[in-house]
Amino acid sequence: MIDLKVLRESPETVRASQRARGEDIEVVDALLAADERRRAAVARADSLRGEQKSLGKQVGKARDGERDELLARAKQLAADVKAAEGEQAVAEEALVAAHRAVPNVIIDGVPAGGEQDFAVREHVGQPSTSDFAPRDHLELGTALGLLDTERGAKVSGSRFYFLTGLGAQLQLGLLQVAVNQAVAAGFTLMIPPVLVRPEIMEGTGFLGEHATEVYRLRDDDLYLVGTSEVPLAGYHSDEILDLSAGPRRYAGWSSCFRREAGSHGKDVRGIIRVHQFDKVEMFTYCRPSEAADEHDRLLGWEEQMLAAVEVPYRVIDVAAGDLGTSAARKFDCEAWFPSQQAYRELTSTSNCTTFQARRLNIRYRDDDGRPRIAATLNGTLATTRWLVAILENHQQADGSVRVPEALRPYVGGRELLTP
RNA sequence: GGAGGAUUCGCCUAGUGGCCUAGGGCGCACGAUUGGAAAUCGUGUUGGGGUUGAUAGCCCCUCGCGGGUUCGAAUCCCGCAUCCUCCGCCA
Repeated sequence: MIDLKVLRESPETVRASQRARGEDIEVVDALLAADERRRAAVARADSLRGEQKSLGKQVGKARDGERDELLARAKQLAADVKAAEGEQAVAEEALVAAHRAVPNVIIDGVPAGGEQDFAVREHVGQPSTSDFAPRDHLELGTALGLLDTERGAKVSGSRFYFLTGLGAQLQLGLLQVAVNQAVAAGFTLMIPPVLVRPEIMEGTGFLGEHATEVYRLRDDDLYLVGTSEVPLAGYHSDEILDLSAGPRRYAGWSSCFRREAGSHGKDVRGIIRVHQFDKVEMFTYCRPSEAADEHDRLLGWEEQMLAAVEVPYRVIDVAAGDLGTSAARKFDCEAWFPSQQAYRELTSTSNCTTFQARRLNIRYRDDDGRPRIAATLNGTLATTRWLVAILENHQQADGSVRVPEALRPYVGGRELLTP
């Protein structure tokens, strides 16, 4: 939810953000009106309640003669209060609905437009110019005995897979490298629950436009998380944090579950787009004033991981229309996929400013001692999809795969994976 | 799955329809006292919302959450959540 004070003071900022996202501007004025209505309703109910309160006290002290008259007035007032409170409840509900309809206000500098309108910040590394036709990760991985998608489909359906033998070891190694790096950087490692309550899923903003992406357990009223961002954001919900020592950083290790509804036919080969994968995710709580710097740091840690697996990539500043509800800015690192001759997302770091924290009621105590809404950010350190980039970029002409140095300890010291 | 108990201002606790504008203790903060400290004394100490130029003042809400009864609810009634104990079931 956006800050209503910002909205009241400069509605034009919010309208400009909506324009850049290519979204409806009407919702901004609807929100302004709903805010106005709610405040009027609250003021009315408050003053009636105040009257009722003082009258109620007089009834208690009244002598018999006055009592009946006072009681009659109090009864009328009680009815008035009830009506005013009803109106207040209606106005509040309408405000929440209007509030939810407005996505986060983008940060200055975010490129306007849709998926294609990203700005490239930098390129790192060179796509290899080998003289053989690159195999794709499925062919490589299957031949090397690292993964098995056929049996994944037999057991669980399409977009499921087994990581087998050294493939499983390679993933564990990758995630372990990410964990080690995060812990060295001061993150607290967390293994979170992957089933969460509706209000937590709602609070992180995933039940809006992404609702069809989320697995839901109807019998238990729980949701399977698509990323550990969800439980990590919920971790401090309804709390007032001490952020005086700087940002609080958590690294979440979890399996992630996504329905991938509406992506039929996209990335159906291999393990690029799957229903279940593993991930190490960074999550930061900080003061809003620190959020932009923290965003750069998260990007830096992602790039450090990408350097460790030695794949070429580019960094993009994602366009406003492709940001999602909660993010005010998002940087993606896209690795080169030789089989596709294209850059594909490996990491994504979002600055959600106070948007997510406002919904989840996550605050911190400011220098003046008053509670303020915190900022939240998240970013990817490693996922199953990274195996795709590793296999494809490090493949040799004979179908073997060179193991990046950082991962060798996790595959028995092997420099090369061979059939 | 069944039975019982609990949930009050950071912590402990008092409170069975109007005197609760929620009392006391601990902790914490500030001040007094002191050469400095301990002890002691004093003051303050949940959070949200509205009004406002204001982090002043005033007003409303907040006793786990949501309803209800009543002129009036921490207190009575109903539902829910969480925690604890015991029984059963599963491992």
